[in-house]
Amino acid sequence: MSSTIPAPERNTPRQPLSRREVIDAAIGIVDTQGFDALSMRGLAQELNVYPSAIYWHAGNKAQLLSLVYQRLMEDIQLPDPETLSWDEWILTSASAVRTEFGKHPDLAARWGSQLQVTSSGLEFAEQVLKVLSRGGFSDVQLPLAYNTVSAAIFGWITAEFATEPADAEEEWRTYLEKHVSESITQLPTINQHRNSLLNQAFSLRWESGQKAPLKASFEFSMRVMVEGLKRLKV
Amino acid sequence: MSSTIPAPERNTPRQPLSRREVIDAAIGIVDTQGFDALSMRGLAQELNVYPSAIYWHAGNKAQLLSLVYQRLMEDIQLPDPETLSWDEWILTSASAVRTEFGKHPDLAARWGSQLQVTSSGLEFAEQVLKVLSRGGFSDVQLPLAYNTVSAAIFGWITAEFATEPADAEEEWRTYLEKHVSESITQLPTINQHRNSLLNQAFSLRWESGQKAPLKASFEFSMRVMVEGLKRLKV
DNA sequence: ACCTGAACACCGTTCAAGT
DNA sequence: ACCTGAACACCGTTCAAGT
Repeated sequence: MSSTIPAPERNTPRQPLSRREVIDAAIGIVDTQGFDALSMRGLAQELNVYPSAIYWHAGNKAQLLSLVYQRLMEDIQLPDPETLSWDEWILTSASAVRTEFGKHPDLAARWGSQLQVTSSGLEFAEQVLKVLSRGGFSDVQLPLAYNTVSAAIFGWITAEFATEPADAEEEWRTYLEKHVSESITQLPTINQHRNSLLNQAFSLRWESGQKAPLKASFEFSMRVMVEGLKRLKV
Repeated sequence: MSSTIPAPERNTPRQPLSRREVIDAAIGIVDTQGFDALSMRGLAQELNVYPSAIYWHAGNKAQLLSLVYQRLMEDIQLPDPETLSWDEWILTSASAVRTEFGKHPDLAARWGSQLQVTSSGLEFAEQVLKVLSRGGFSDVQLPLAYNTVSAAIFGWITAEFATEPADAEEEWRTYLEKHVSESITQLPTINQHRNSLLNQAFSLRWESGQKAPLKASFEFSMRVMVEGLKRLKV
């Protein structure tokens, strides 16, 4: 009856923590509890280690976030450049990026704040530049076109998945809905198109893209970008 | 010799704090010390009050940030819709937004994370919608075109001013520069156009738009958007 | 190499109490 | 109405020390 078998302190008799485990756990926390819920201490607890163990594997919090975004970039499945025309390739790629980041809306919403030179970012750039170059953009236009494509895709996603404050209770949400509905009676154009705008247009939404996707607008926006590029290509 | 005049604890024999003062001080801290340096406690100290005084005027930190972004939106000087064609109005407005947010790059970089229905946001939307409507966009296209314009402008700015990590020392910067320069030797298209891409294209920059503006790309990007809209307008 | 254990210097937020 | 003063429950990060 005496306890001969000591209870294991951890569910798995763990082998050393890996950087990958740390990154995955961080993504998991953001996805389930929100961006603001990610803390080095909470992450350590989740992994049954002391906080300083995290620092050993992933540097500090800023570097950890950089690694997280690298991971997401790596998971994006870009289409084959050989089988598509440049404009079709861009449209397909844009959808692929949106699909991947749509799985992690709280991270997508903060993509903007990340300016980091990463290997996965460089490979994405190489791909886009190659396709545009083959598409016939001149040497002077190439950087301009590339920046346009990048900003159009990632800028859109940042905006679409921008998150409501985490502490927004149901009460607050219904208040917002009411507030918008009332304010716009003073704004004739909005009011006239209220049915097609409410909760479906920027500044007029009370839910993020996670709950109220803007798929039609996204596709229109990407087509606008591609058609504009065609027209300005020299 | 005895001190008869008590030293004032504050430089001004202050009248009550105003919400506006709090917001202005918050913007000041972000502009001078960076986004991460903004804390409710630091802000309180700057204003010579206890932290709880801030809460009285501006709610919590999330609400304070919302107020900050409202303030920036209000400061944007949009052109007169009567004197310009719809496409010129959009190009001029886009530049106005970029100019205003360029004064506060650390806030611009985090614009994306803000999803809040605000009165200044609604007014911006009304203006854009009015111009597009007069421009001849159909009822079904109006929300799509509006979302496209909004995301193109604000998404771009978020990306352009995305900030490097605050703790980036000079050493780190030169390391990045070297790292990029070396990595791209394996990436033929990037390598071929390295002179026009390095520090001037997304994912290939080691400085934010504050230090290395992307003005030419911004203007090209906005023209692409406008030309695309013209082409898809029905 | 990988992690423990503890410490330091901070945070955001709440709340009773003052004036 | 506007703020003080103090408390609570957290943070990120560092560093010596262990194995």
